Amino acid sequence: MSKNTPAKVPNAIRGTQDIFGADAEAFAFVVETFERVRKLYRFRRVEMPVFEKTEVFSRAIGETTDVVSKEMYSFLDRGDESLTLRPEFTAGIARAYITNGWQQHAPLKVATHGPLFRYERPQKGRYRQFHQIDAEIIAAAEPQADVELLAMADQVIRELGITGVTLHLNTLGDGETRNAWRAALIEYFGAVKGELSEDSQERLEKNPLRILDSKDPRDRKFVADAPKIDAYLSDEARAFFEAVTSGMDAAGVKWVRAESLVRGLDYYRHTAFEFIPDEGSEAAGKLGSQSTILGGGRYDGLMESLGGAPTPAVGWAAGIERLAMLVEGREGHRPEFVLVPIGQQADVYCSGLIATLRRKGLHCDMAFRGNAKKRLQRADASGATAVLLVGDDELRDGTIIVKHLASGEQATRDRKQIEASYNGATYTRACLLHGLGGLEFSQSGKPFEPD
RNA sequence: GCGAUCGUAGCUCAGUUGGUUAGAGCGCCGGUUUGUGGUACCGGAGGUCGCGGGUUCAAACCCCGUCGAUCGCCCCA
Repeated sequence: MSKNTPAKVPNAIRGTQDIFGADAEAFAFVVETFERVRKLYRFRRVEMPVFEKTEVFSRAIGETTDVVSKEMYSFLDRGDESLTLRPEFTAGIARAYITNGWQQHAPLKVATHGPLFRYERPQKGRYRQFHQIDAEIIAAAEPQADVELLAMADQVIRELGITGVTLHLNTLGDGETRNAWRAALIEYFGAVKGELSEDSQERLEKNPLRILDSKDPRDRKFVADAPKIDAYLSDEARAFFEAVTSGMDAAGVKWVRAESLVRGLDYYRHTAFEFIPDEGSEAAGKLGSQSTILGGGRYDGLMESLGGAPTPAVGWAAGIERLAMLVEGREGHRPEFVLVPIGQQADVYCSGLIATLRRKGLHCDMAFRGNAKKRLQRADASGATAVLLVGDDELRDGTIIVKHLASGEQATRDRKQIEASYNGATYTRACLLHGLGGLEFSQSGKPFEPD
């Protein structure tokens, strides 16, 4: 914002975000936690393209869904091919599974994270470029796969320290079940079509299942008596769902049955689930009008719609921004030591010392601007444990001044042990800090003493 | 895509019924003697009041448009 350059500053694209500070720390914390947990569950990392041929999404997700019909960022490339910025991970992963012959690794557990794009009206917790963590188990028809996948989701949320969120679980049955139930719903709601909300009259044509979770009171009075999925479940579908729920109980994951939970995308079969904040909880308040933080289900028919062999699979995705909103405020990392050189000679010396300390694995920064007072101010503002002061006197004497910031205590230390590369982080830290501000270090059970 | 609210310094906001050089707190920069932070005191920079147009002698304030954010619907992570 310079006065001499009145050139217009371009603004960010609507619905995109520049994430910084505490928000960026929370974002990183979500990703790091996910990466750690996915390794515990032995999910393999995959990296996927950010764009695909448009048909990958339109065929996999379903032409009539909102995502495909009005929310995709599609464009023609220079070869006049229609490409689309990924609105979700699953379709692209399914495509990769088929085109790369990953069948040889079946059953395959994969995890990834990154940006997704959806042309929607931005709101709190909802962006045009947003980010998800994602986990899939491909070529596993067993309910144990659903259980493992959900237990992992639960652990990620727990390790993030998020509370007040519950797993809502439902079954959509197998293909036949789903079709029979759908037909029953169309008949039931069709009989009272004129009394339904405008939205639901439209849903009757496009996606009758969605009428079940309409919030409009005109619809709600009919929803209670609508045909229930349970009445249409085949024996196999019922047994499958029971295996999943008893598995959740055994894994110690709390869940509630959500009969009207139907997911928007065409490919879901059997298990469907969402982690949703409890009504009135702190988590619900932080999310604005968004509710689902993690959602997914089983998609046994998806591979076929892309031209692959029938391949059962389950997966979920969670919004990183939404999870980050529920994570307690995260502070940036603090340095342990801030070096404050005073004088040109000291500048050079400290450039060497700080490299040595960092190679040992100590978190260090250097204050190189302003006079000594300014440098101390900056060091203090960084939240460092201690300042290492080096001036002409110290250079001459082969010493270094350590000042413990919280207590204000300081001491003069010999530089040899600190500089020596054969001394590790723990030993070096002890050499610098022992005895200052009440800090005590020990060595083989005895009080610390430098060699 | 529909309905509504809002938009003043880096941040949080004040600005009376339209009236002279638009304010505060925090933050930032500098100073209160030479190599020592956190507290205190002093000083300074920074805004064409989101942008464009209109009404008026006069607009941050009124009107229209536009962009953006937020809330509800829709949908979803």
